[in-house]
Amino acid sequence: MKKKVTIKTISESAGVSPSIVSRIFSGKAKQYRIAQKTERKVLALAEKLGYRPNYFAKSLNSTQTFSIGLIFANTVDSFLGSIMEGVEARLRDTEYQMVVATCDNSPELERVELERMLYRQTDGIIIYPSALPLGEVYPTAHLAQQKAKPTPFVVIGREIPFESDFVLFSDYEAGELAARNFLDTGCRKFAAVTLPIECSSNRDRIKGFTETLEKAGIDKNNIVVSVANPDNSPKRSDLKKLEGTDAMFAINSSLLVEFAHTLAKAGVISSLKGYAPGMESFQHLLPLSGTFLPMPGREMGWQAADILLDKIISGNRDFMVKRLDWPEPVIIQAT
Amino acid sequence: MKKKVTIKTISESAGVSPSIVSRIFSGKAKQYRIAQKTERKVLALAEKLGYRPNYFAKSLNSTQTFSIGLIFANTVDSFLGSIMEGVEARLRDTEYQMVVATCDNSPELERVELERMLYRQTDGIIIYPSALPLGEVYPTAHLAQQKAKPTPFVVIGREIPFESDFVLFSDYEAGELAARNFLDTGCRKFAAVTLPIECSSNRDRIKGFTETLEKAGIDKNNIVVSVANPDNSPKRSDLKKLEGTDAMFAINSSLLVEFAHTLAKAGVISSLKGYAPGMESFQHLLPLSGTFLPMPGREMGWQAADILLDKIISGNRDFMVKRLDWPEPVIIQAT
DNA sequence: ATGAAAGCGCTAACAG
DNA sequence: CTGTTAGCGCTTTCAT
Repeated sequence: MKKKVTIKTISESAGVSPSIVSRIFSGKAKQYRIAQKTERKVLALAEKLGYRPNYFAKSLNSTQTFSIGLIFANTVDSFLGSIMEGVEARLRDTEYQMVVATCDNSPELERVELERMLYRQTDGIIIYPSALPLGEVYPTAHLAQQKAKPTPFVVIGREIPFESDFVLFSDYEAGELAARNFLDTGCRKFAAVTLPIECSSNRDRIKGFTETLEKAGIDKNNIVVSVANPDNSPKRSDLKKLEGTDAMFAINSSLLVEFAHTLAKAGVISSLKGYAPGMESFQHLLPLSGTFLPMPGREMGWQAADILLDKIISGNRDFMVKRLDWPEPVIIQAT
Repeated sequence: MKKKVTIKTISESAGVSPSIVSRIFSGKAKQYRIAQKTERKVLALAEKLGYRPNYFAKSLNSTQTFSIGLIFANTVDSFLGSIMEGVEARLRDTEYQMVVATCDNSPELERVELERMLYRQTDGIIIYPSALPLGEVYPTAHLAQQKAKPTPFVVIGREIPFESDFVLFSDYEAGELAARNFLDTGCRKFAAVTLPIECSSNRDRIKGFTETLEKAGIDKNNIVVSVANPDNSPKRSDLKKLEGTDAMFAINSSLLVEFAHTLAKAGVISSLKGYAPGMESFQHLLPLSGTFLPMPGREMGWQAADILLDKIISGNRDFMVKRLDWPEPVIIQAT
């Protein structure tokens, strides 16, 4: 039932003024040329009494809250988790904390969570924006802030039509790489598999793939783009079109695995080369040959946090777009 | 470049005192019998001027911060993500926010993050505690708080030797169920597979399995407990011991899949019944028959948050332990 | 039903 | 090198 110990408690029992204590604890001892012995005395006393500066009092007049917000479009899975990990890694050894929220791919909920964070005055926000059903357009109105000193934010993982900082994966290049690889190894009939979800990463991956093939003079009839059902399974009506495919690029690894299996079982394909961003736990156990591009989630998170901190600290207003490549590709041979 | 609008701004342009405005915004209008028309006037004005009460000023003298902390032992994956989702679901429509941190299975880091949250005065904390290498004991000193009104916390997922609230999975029962099922279907040689990680969930699952078998009179020679390598692969030296196994329980689904495959490929087993908590994306594609018990992560998170809120609001000091079962088991037939 | 005033714990001029 | 004095924006007696 000890009383709470504040700056005043310390200042009194040290026989100095509160300002001295405040200065010491805000790391301004040097700047104010505080006597070494005074500082030591205060520090010792604080330690002894178990003093902890009050976070709220501090933030109240400094308008720095040392918390940054993360808003994720959906439930955190291992990709989003790795982004979080990267952010946290960058934040270690700073005073910063992460406040996180998810918004179930709803721009409206996204807005609500954003508002909430602005209200709580997070110093900056990282946002992995909602993806919508095919055809719908991501609204950006909620991202505009009319304040003189707007809260900086960084968009991660998905490009949106709004001027901002971005940390993205090399989506287009991933598709391009897949196409090149297929072309180099003599494949003839190509499939690109995606999901019925509107977002830049899906779009750009597929685009990188198909454009590269087309530039190489592949006949459009030999490039099939298939949009899967939401549960990753192929649409029945696409089965025939996919017949004889010998090279398949998918927007992510689980989709690739699912497709390859289903098509093989249906007898629509025999052997197949696969290519996809992402990694699944058991791909090495599966009867599938393919190349997987691990997603640099951790690095993306780190970079996003780094940009954010820079903006917060330096007040820098320029926007930057950073595209990160995959680490070493992982090649799986059919067993 | 609008000036910030505070209680004072409102009170002035409404021609009332700041206290009135404060009362209205703290939902104490009734209690103070504030005139309907005054309230309406203030509310209208606030709306018009875009007033938002200042979170820090509020928390400064109320000691309620409306944030709850989550500390996870490791990088958030889909299980931990589902816990987060559950917590968030419970918190929706409250004022509460989540602050999250991970601690890389290090009790020391765990302590640091905990302290940080206490410093920031989160109203409550949910902690998924660190698991240690086999043989080490989880230290609990950092969890003790000597304050008069300690910050309530709930431990989730893993039991630790500390008096507290717990929200756990029915670990023992999962092992027991597997054993029963194997016995009922006439299996003869049993394996229990675990990881070299010290935590209650692993321990209890295995215990539930082996104890049930022993009680049923199974000879100990027919119950092999195998501790995998940290990368999920079987120890070379365990291969012979596992020869002829026809029923395998593993502490989680990915371990089961990995073991089943490796053993089958090594020719150590032929057909096998498997049982494990968890779900993997491709188990239905794998040549494996087994029963999987989906983890109730979301429900666990929800319950933990619910208990926490109750403690925060009611000040209730009793401890409770909640064990949650798996939802409907998922049965996979070899293809 | 409303107001005045004291403070929550800390910071930031402005004096010395 | 140190102290004094105002606040930050809100809540909360205590009056009226």
